[in-house]
Amino acid sequence: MLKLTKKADYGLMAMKHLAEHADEGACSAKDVAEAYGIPQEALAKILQRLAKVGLVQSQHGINGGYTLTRDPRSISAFEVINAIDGPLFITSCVTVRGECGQSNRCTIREPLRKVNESIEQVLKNIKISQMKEESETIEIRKPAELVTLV
Amino acid sequence: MLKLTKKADYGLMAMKHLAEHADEGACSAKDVAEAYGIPQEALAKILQRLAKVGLVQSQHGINGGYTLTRDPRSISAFEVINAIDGPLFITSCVTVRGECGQSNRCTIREPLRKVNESIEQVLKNIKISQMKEESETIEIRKPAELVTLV
DNA sequence: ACAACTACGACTCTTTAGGTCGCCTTTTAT
DNA sequence: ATAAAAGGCGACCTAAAGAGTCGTAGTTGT
Repeated sequence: MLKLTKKADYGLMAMKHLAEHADEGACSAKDVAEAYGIPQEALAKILQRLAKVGLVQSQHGINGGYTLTRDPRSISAFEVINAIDGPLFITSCVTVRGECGQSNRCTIREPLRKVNESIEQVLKNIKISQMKEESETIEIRKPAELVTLV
Repeated sequence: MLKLTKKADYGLMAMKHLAEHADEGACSAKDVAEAYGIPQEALAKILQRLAKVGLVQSQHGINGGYTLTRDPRSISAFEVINAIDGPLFITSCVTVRGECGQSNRCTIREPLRKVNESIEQVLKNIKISQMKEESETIEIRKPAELVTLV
């Protein structure tokens, strides 16, 4: 149903949390998990993935935890989602390794690929720093012109 | 991973097929299934859903099958997907019946809702008649302006 | 060196997408 | 009238992915 996984949700929440608490040093997975009612170990695994791709830095030991490695204004939602859920494809036809299973007769691949690109662009243009609860901070402009006939 | 279900894929393929063969009378589920290598019974169920919401009309008996009820230029990909997969939500936070399970402390709901609306608009602006294999027929315009800061 | 705390990775459980099967109803060609 | 061809509906099965849990290894402060 075209939805993000909970993991991606959690990841975005965690990234936002880290961005907001950057001046207070590292945040442990436990801290973040308790703040939002997320299962602690589940969140830890997500943060580990984010650490693996270099979006956050991990610190062992007492008072350890995670910190952002970059300015939250430069981190897009796409990066986070991609790190957690892997490359996203709107259609099951287009896979990582190439082609459509439907006897290569699938005729909707190309249009949907365009849609996919469009969605990626939307996600790439939303930065962690922009994610606030107030709806006014993000404005979607000219949606009607998004996809047009040539 | 933010992908459409195969059912939705199949549905779009079938709709496109019906649009292209509109002048030849009704197409049976079997015809369409064989044309693209889709399991026949699976496709039949999908076509039944499309018939239920009025996107296609069914005809029993010999030489029966399905026909589009409207001009393919007026049918959007969104309608088809919505009929098959139900309402789509990018985030698992936002459900049909309302609220976020994470103790209502989920802070990314609103920004993601905006993304969701944007995706819906993209899908609403793609019509069945536009779905051709050639990539030139659909142009994504100004993706960089999709989501902007206020 | 020890204890407290954290990250890390393997594993299990649950959900759901995807597909199959069977039986019924409707229509129509003969 | 009848048989064949098509849709209609529901139950069921399977397999994959999502979500969460448990145990282990690694750091750090004292």
